[in-house]
Amino acid sequence: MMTVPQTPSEVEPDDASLALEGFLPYRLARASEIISRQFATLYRERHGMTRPEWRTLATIGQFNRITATEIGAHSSMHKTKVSRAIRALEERKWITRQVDETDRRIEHIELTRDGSANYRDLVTLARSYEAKLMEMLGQTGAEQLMAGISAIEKRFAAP
Amino acid sequence: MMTVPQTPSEVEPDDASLALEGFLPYRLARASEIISRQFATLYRERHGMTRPEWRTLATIGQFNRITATEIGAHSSMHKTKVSRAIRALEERKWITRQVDETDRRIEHIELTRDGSANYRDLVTLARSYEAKLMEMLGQTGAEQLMAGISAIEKRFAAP
DNA sequence: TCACAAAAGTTGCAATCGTAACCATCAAGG
DNA sequence: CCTTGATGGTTACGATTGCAACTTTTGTGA
Repeated sequence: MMTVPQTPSEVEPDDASLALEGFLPYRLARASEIISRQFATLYRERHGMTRPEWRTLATIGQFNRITATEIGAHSSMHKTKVSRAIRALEERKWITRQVDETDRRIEHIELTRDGSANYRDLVTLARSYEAKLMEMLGQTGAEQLMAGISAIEKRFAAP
Repeated sequence: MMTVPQTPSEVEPDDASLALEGFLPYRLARASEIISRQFATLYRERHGMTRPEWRTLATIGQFNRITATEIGAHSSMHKTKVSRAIRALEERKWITRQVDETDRRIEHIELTRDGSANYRDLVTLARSYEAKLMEMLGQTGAEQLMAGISAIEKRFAAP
């Protein structure tokens, strides 16, 4: 049987091997994976949405009127992912596009009445999940996690 | 031009919309993505390895002798991912398999001399990346991040 | 005004992934 | 034994992804 150390500093006694479970990038990826999956289960069961669709909808709802490129920048998604998510949302009739009058390369995207209602519903879902999550992590744990993430965000502005 | 808010802490003013950049699951996913990509670039450029292959190799090297199922459990990867990674490592002649004598469903996996050398090299790479990362995050930032991740690990034992 | 580079968005294609089905083997019970 | 269920590992297949190439439109400088 083997113990699973929690802090990488106390791990890796010898020099020849590395404990994966103590390796920060792995731990971070794993934690993110757990949380993302949990939350994804919620909006997938509720609305059959994918992760890119959720992010896209969240961004459109946040800005009311926005272009595809801006969505990508704001939600850290590649052009193609955004493009496909937008098409999916359009097929659900949750959004509409309007070609810009002065620059016809650009499309302005807005929520339909239907999309707006679903967006509000998803916001509620997101808030309640976040609250539950923070409660599980505890005041201290949640604050430490957010501070740690902030440190990453601060150092790595543009991925 | 587009504005991308960077400080999530002072976000979410109203109730009707949600600031994606302040939403914990999103922030966590984004942070993890940044770090994972950075580190992946290193071992991909150095050895042309994929993420599943890196994780698999790291696990084998950590335990010396291990089965595919155990690799999956220890590195949070699905059976199929492990199976494919093992095959890839075997084709590189970095590992060998030995069918268990008493239970012929099981295969024991070990590093070859070549695999062992590359493993040690990758361990060095991993350690130096982790050190650089922690330095960038600062003593406090790194500690907070690890404590936050620990909180998640503690609540969600088995994903 | 014309050629050329850059930007917005889409599409084709190859690689990766996850689910489910599958094969082989073993353990337990009748 | 012989069936049945579980386990270790692989494969088939459809879905998702990322990259590069593409179309359309705009800006710019000769």
